Amino acid sequence: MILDQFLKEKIASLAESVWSLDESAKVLLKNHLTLEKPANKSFGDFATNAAMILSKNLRQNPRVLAEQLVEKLKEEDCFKTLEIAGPGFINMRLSSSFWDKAFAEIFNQKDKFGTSNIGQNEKINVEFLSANPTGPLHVGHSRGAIFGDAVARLLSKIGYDVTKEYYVNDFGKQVDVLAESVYWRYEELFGRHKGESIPEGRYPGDYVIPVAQSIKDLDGDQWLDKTDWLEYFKAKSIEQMLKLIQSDAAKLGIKFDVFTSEKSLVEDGAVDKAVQQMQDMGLLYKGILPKPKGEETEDWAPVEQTLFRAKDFGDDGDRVILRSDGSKTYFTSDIAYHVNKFDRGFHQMVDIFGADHGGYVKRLKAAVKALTNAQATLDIALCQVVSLQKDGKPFRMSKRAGNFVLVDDILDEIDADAFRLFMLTKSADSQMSFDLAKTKEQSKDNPVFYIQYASARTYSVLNTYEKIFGVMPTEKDLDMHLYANANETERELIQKMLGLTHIVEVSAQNKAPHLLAGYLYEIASLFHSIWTLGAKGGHRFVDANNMEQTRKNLALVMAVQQVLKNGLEILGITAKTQMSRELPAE
RNA sequence: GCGCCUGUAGCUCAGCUGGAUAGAGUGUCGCCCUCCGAAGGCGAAGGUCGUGAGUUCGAAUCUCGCCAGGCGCGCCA
Repeated sequence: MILDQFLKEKIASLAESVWSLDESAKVLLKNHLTLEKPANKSFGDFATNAAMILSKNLRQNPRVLAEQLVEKLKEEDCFKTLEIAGPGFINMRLSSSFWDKAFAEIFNQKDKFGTSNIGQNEKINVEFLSANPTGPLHVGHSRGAIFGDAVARLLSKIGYDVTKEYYVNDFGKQVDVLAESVYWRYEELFGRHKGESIPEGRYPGDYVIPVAQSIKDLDGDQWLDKTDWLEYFKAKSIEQMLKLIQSDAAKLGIKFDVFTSEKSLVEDGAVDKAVQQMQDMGLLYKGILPKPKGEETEDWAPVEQTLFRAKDFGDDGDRVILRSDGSKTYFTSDIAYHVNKFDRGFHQMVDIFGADHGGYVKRLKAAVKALTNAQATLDIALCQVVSLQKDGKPFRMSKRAGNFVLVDDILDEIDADAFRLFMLTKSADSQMSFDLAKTKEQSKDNPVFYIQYASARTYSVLNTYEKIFGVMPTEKDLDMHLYANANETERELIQKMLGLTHIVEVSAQNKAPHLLAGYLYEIASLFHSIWTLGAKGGHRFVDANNMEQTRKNLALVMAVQQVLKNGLEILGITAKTQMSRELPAE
């Protein structure tokens, strides 16, 4: 049973019967009915707007309608009090026994608590990260990577059959540059380029050197003074870069189900096939693009090319599919790639892009719509940039310059779980700044540890129990009928914990893991509050002289533990059972 | 010029897709450790929700116009 849903359905069905609603009113009710926690606790556990949204449709004063509905609701035994307030809100308080029953669900479902089946096991493809295989991951990649992974986890928790996918851009010019850089380093290993630094335009980073070394180890000097090394070096370099990226991703807790190579799509003819398909569907024509607005471009020339009618499908303009010389663009293979996903049975796709690719969104959506006859939906979420700072000063990243900060470097300083949580605490739409120095602090300035601390404290209670009684408490030692005697904060905590499923759904559907992160923070906060009561009024979780209360307290503690664990797990974070004992450096 | 994103407390950000008195953290100022971990808790102060209209019982939230910042507007990937 999902609490919110249960009550909402109950209210909706009673409303329908009491007012014998017509179809349009039912739709109105379905779309706008809310069940929410009132801002002011004294109003009750929940409030609904049912009477207000229907007042226009039924041509009746909302307060009168509310009275009629309340009469009907009174017949249900789950409500303790029902009141009409303000313009027509119905405030309700649920009976303690109903809360207890709902609370017990946490223990019935355990690790599954928080999941639902909105997705109905439908296949959905989440593509993210997809960094060019030309170097290790840096901070700039990490936000999208962590965000994408969290979105994928969220979707699977609400019942989708999720595939996490990485698109490997192993076909463009940048991998040529990579191979050239490796070759230069390879020559260097044989004593060439003495006193020179790597030429402008190549990748200067040190990560290139081990690749060159491995080729030297394997093949010796056989590629020196040759001309046909490019393809071989490319293949070797990409292979090793992908390994590097995968290992970096793994350190962030990210594992992909599928890697799809752009090169292989081209070589298998998938791209040609997609072009042919577009041709057959009448989506292409020969034409000349207008001169681009905005910045002056010098190399623009009015040449005739093969264009896709993207404008007919919601894009701002038509897009090049084949250049005047017949070669394909990056967009062309990306279209083929999305058709490929569709052919693999994904009718729902999610792409996670960096904000700098925002201009690409419309054309890709247009292409998917056109080529699948609107059978597939493509949802693209943008991640805003992380501006990196160090001690408050901006820190520029440039892959070409080689002075970027690697994920690896960061993980030397900060725990991967903490890094993930930090990235997920803020909305993907916000341009966040990431201060290395500050994140390193791990002091109370850093909110990341707050949730983990709450988790650790729940384990600490159980350890205390063990110290006193010699065994860890099990479910038999718990009393789940605690609502009636609970204090205000405890009731708030119980109510909030039961909202996990709802939050997970909302976070998943909005692709907003930060909502879940914020929720967990609130759970932690309430628990910390209760914890500290012990210092004031003698509130002890474990009290050998009051076993009746202890059994209730343990139920609460273990529920908190379960909720934090489940919630953190969705964000890809392991709940801590104990904090490290290192004190923060002064 | 056009498109997307953002603008909420001194600072960093939430605000559950229209609800009642707008919230946290941090910073400032007070309290609370003979105590299951004080990496914590309690309280005070701090707001014309960028701005002007509109939609309605009701707007930080939806619509439109301005203002400011970020990103993008090739046949690059």
